[in-house]
Amino acid sequence: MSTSERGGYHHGDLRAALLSAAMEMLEAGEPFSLRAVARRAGVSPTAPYRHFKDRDALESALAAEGFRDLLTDLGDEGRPPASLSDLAEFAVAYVAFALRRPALFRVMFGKPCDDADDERVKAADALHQLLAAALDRVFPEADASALASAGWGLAHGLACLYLDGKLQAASDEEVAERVRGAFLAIASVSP
Amino acid sequence: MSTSERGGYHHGDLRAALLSAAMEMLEAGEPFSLRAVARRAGVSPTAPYRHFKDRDALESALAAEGFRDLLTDLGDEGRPPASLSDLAEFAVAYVAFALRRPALFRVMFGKPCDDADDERVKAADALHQLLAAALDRVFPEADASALASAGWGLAHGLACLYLDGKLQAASDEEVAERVRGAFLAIASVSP
DNA sequence: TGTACATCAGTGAACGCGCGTTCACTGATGTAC
DNA sequence: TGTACATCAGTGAACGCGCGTTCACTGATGTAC
Repeated sequence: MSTSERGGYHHGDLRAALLSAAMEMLEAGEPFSLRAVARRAGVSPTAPYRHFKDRDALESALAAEGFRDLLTDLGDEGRPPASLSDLAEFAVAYVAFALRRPALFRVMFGKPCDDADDERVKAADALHQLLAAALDRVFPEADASALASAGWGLAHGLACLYLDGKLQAASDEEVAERVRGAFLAIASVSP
Repeated sequence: MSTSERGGYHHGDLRAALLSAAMEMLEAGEPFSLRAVARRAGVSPTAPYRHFKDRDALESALAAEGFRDLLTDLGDEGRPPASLSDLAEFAVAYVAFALRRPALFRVMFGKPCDDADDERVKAADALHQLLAAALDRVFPEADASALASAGWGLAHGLACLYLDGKLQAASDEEVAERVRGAFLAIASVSP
């Protein structure tokens, strides 16, 4: 989409267009760069600088969007989880998200986010709180914080290991089955 | 170290020198590239091609070395783990490794390894088996495979989350304490 | 309602960078006779 | 023991690449009077 095809010098909502172009590229597994995103949005290489301070800012916005999407995915599961197996479905959904949108998942988690003001940090915090609330509801008597870390860690670890091919499964269904299995196996052993 | 400083045209054991140069760079947090590694080893940019097919081959060798080191770290823990809290120490050691050598950890896990012949794949398998054996020893009656995935997933997930700043702690000791806590919290809840 | 002007949101050329990889080469080493 | 020669392990110049970012710019838009 060049200037003339677009029908005007001004774009309208380039910020959103850049974000969705970038998201499409991540989803298509294409390498991500400011220039490539601009190219895809049909705009000069420097146009994005009107909307994002630098490459990192775009990436950060993308990650934040990813966190919101992930949160939605988890929220759509059986509403307030009431049992251990409801929690297992959280893990299943989490891993499914990672496998469905691997490049986005890497952008969300692949690098330290030290910026305290980062939109991304807030989104990640929201995720953590959702998990903590869920675990607290199911196991009110336990140490919610430790348990939330454990649950998140488990889901996240499995996601990474499947994503990176360290654990393998033939299909998405099999992955789901194994994630469930891993989650429930823990509960079956008691000290 | 240039040719003259080295005292000869031939290096002696350039392969090993490249690997250790690369490892030092990873540990120092410097960006990793074939050229940079060659530079650090005091050798021309093309010399590495005598020993590694391409950049990926070097990276793969590095990752394999990392897996062996990690295995050693875990092996040095309380020998054959006999209890749940021994297993928790595995997780603690795993996360400590990741935090101590973050760039190496990323090389080991950051990308899919699909090459079946890869040295790296073998090393990762060895790790998986160590974990499975350990879990089987402690919980002989359980589904060892599912449990091993769970244990690995949990340790790995916590490692990633701390590494990427999604979970935070003030010091290495606090990280260890929280990892232990997460691991043991799970065991304290029974369905 | 028309016009002057400030501001906004793009352009496009150019910069310097480090990268992976190729190529033809040459100095050093080892081996067969 | 000496010498001819093959092979090995380096060199260094060069390639093309895409990147992030800067700069001075210009076309479009909106607002005040």
